[in-house]
Amino acid sequence: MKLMVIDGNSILNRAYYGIRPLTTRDGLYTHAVFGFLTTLLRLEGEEAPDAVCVTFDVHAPTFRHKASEAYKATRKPMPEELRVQVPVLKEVLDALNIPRYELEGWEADDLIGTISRRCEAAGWDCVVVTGDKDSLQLITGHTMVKLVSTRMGQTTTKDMTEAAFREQYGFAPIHMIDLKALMGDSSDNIPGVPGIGEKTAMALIQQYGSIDTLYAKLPDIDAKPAAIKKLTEGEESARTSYWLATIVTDAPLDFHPEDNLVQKPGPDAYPLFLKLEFTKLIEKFGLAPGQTEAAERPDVTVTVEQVTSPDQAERLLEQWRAADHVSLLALPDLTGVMVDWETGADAAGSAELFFSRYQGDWNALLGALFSADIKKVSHNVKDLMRTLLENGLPAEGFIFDTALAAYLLDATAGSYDLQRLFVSYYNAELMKPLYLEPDAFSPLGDTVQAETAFHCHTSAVDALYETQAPKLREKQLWDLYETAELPLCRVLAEMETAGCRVDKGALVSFGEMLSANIAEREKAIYDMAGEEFNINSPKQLGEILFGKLGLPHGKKTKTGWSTNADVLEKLRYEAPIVGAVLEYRQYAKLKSTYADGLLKAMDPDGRVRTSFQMTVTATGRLSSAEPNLQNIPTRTDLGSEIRRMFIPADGCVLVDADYSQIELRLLAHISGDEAMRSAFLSGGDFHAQTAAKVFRVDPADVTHEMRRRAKAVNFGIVYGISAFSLSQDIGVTVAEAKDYMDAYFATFPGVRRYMDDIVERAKADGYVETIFHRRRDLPELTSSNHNLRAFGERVALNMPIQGTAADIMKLAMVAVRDRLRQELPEARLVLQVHDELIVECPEPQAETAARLLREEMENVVSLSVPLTADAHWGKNWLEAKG
DNA sequence: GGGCTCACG
DNA sequence: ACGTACGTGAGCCCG
Repeated sequence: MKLMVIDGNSILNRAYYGIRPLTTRDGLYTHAVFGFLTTLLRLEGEEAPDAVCVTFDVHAPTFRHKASEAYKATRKPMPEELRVQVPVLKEVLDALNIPRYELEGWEADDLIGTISRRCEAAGWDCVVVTGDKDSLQLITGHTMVKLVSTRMGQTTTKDMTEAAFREQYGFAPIHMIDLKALMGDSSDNIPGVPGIGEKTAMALIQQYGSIDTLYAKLPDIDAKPAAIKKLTEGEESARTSYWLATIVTDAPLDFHPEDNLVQKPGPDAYPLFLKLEFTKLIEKFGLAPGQTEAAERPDVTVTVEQVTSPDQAERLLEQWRAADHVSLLALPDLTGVMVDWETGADAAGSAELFFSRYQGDWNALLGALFSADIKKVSHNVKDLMRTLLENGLPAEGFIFDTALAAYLLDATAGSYDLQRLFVSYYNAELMKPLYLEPDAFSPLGDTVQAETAFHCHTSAVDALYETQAPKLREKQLWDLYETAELPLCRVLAEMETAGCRVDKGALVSFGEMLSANIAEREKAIYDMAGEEFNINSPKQLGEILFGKLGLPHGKKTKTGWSTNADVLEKLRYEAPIVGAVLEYRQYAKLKSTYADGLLKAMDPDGRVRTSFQMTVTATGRLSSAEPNLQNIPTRTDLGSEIRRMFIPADGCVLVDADYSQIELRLLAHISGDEAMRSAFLSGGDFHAQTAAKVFRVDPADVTHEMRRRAKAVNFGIVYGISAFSLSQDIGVTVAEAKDYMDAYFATFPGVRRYMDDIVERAKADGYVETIFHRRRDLPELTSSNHNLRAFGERVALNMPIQGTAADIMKLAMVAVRDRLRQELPEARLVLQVHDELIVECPEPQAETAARLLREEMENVVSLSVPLTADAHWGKNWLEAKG
């Protein structure tokens, strides 16, 4: 039999420093616990122990503290973000039915020592898991130590058996104590012998075995006179250190190996993992819903009426029209819908509609259900609307989206699936509905489908609606919700459905041209390298450039030397291979991501349809995926050729309108800086004006380089710049960059004031918000980790600006869409790229559409500086950029 | 699946 | 002492 005992504090600590911080939507730090569990899984896999337990230190003085003055002054306190995770880990272990041990007055080491000896006494083997080398003294023929270390974010373990220890140290494990008695341990404040370091101590123990033998033979030992002197003077310290370093193996712990046999996780594990957002671990730990006791679950038992006849449907439709609202979920292919509603005080119902069972006109039923006269609450409304529109159905009457509401209430939660929202809002697991009338379902395929699809019951949607609506009002988010987010669902659904036409032939031949260039560069690179290798592998490329060819390397990454464009650009003239690699990369990127990528994403009708994600970004922006149409190249001539492949339908043009410097205008508005405001009020080239002021020259004398640098400072300010990063960006010294920033703040003192104020306010409030009250929580600001805190401060500066721009664009989109419908019904929005909107319309309407876009975009909000938009049109996206 | 690189605003 | 700009998504490599 084999027992694995884990040093809880040690492994948690290692996980904490090894993993990027991570919080749940409630701001609870969880990454150390996550790392601990990952390690646990791996070790269980490696060792397959029969029993597992975990020990913890107790926050109380131990017998060592009481006996030694020096020992009292040990260890710095745990960082706050780690400390809060200790109780979380304990809760998780309890839920997983993994026993844990702690004992006041004893350190985890002593408990581990005791446990290992009890195991041996019972004839068991013991595996000690820790990062602490102290434990090596416990190694015997039956006790092995797995030393865990975290280097560069990688957790590795080393199996220290008796043989492995002897090989590495050259003496028996128990003499680890003697070694520490001599060399001490600064992390534990074990003094050792002053002046004796690791090398001397090792040599002495290897030769004499123990400090007893060593001191018995003093002064006639084989060592330098100075060392002998130190040893003589330090004997008392050595003896004390020996005692401090000795792990107790008979602590008064109630422990029996057989009590720790591996058990199945308890019923609390699944909901707890959901709450902690450890979804990736749920399967690995073999957790599943339904392990919760029935009594503990919230009541989601409903009476389900299955709708089969048109008469029945008509009766229900009447009830739904009369209801305040219905809550609804639909299968992605619209073959089934579940509807929940309340008609009066008590009367409520739930109905499942299935295409396969409905004996009337299914499309007519859906048409009635999705008309404006039935007020609907749902989850991910935009996606449902897209499906409806694609099927030629109405998509009206949606009054609430629980996913969108959850996003507005916490934009950094990461995921908004119904199941998890339910857990985090109600701290209770959402069960699949219990059917009171089981006979209503015959065991057909669609019943199984229903159970899966409606696993998250519509009652959860309704519950969330009731909870979220008041919260939105409380946080002043209702207005944004009602005027921007919810109406935007329809706008985006229409845009996604419309898609954007792509010139297939042009894309194919562009791809062929790229292929030829790639092959050419590839051959040249192999020639210059003197061998073939995978140019796409940064590792192999680094080995060639910095190893074989001996080029000077720049910054390093976690895995090796960086080979990114910044680094290579500096080496361009060191060796011709570098330029070839840079060109290869450019062509390869265009080919794989854009030429091939867009062709793959093309629908049979020659259009690409992206999915605009509404609940992804922390700032309120949209994102675009599958394919991403918000990162189509524009910065290089070759790349922007891709934009030439985005074309309008026959007889149409693309009209492109973009906000001019919206973020800087918002900085001027929000900070109220007079100089910046007047620069925008006067019109003209803002970056050039900034350059004139910062470099104190006449506006006429601003050079191209001065303007470039001023522009970089302008952007940097919006991101919460540091002098170092600015210097990197514009290629000047840090001192020069600092001068620029000082001059900038002298020019725009209000901006400096804003930066100070917003950080201070964010620290007081724990969040920042846009002028429309979109909010981002900032738990990072209270971190004891300097880098994390600095990150929080930069976010505090940036989010109100980027977020307000996003709010404005969303409002503009709703306004543009409504006016287009009224005035230019043949025109339609097709793309949004953060500060840019693209409309497809019949050619003769181009000018009207451009004017409409500008008017709506510029007038959607009134600021203390003008908000301007430029609009152009053409026969492809590149031309339309003007 | 995470890391690197690179495309966009 | 330490690391170094905000927000995204996709393709590729590698363990």
